[in-house]
Amino acid sequence: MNALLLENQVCFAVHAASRALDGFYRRELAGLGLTYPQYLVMLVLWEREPVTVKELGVALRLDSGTLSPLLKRLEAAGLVQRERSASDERSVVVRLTGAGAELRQSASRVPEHVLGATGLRMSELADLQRTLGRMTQALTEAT
Amino acid sequence: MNALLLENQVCFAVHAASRALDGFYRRELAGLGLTYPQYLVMLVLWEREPVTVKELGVALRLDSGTLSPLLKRLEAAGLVQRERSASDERSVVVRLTGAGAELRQSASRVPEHVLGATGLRMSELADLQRTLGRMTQALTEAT
DNA sequence: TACAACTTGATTGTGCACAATTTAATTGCT
DNA sequence: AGCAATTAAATTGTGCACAATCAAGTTGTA
Repeated sequence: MNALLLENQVCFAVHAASRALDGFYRRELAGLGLTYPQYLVMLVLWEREPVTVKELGVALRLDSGTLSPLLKRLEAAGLVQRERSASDERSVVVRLTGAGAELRQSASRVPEHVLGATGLRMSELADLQRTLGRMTQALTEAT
Repeated sequence: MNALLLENQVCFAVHAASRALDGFYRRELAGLGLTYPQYLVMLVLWEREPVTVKELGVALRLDSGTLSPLLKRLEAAGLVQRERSASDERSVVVRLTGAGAELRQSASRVPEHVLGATGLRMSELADLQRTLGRMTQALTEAT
């Protein structure tokens, strides 16, 4: 009984936290014209580029049903460029445009803002990340 | 540097955990014909009923743009019934149908399955819940 | 009482997420 | 070499989430 209530509270807490985070990023990134998932894609690109859609999917654990339209929107916004790989015509390679690369500067303040807005200490954040990581792993492997 | 990387890791961890949880619930609830958000609504109804759309929104922190179509789907599935309140015609009251009430039995095993699948100890879950709750609160209040 | 302000819910539009299917290209096997 | 199996993306369909807007009902107040 206690356990069952707790289950619902924990699951709801994860769900609610995810939405609250999403909402904060929405306000934070509005000026850049990015959504949170788009920001995640840009983070990967700012780190290593070019990158295939497949690689983006592995890094962010998203499939092409999510990435294809998202990348189309980033392309329409002039931030990335897509082209089929010359060496393997099945793959699509994603590159930053000049504007996409420049956006990195404007985005550089975002992490500290978010970090501050969580109201958590560094040690708590590290703990949180570790626990959530284990849970995600376990849930993914569970039948 | 370290902090900024941690920000992205923590935020991604929350996001990924939420999706992993959602995926597990999807498999777990498929037999009942419910999605996770629909299950949350049913939990509220199984606990106290009837309930207005407004009250559901406060409990789950969802607005009518999300709840209206969701409740329509639950109604189409024959699990709930909606009608305008007699005392205040602005409100819509949601009730369980017989089938909706009976579904509670079939759903009673879900919490323990999920709890087991997280792979976390009770104390860790309690911790997790507390930390996420504080973070959600802080993010909601942040500008 | 009459009207303005507010409340409740529905609608519209945008975007994320995922399952299932489709198409095209590549690889492996005989 | 030729064909089956595999792989990469895109597409289609369903559902959640939220912002913005709208319609209808209620409340407060002049």
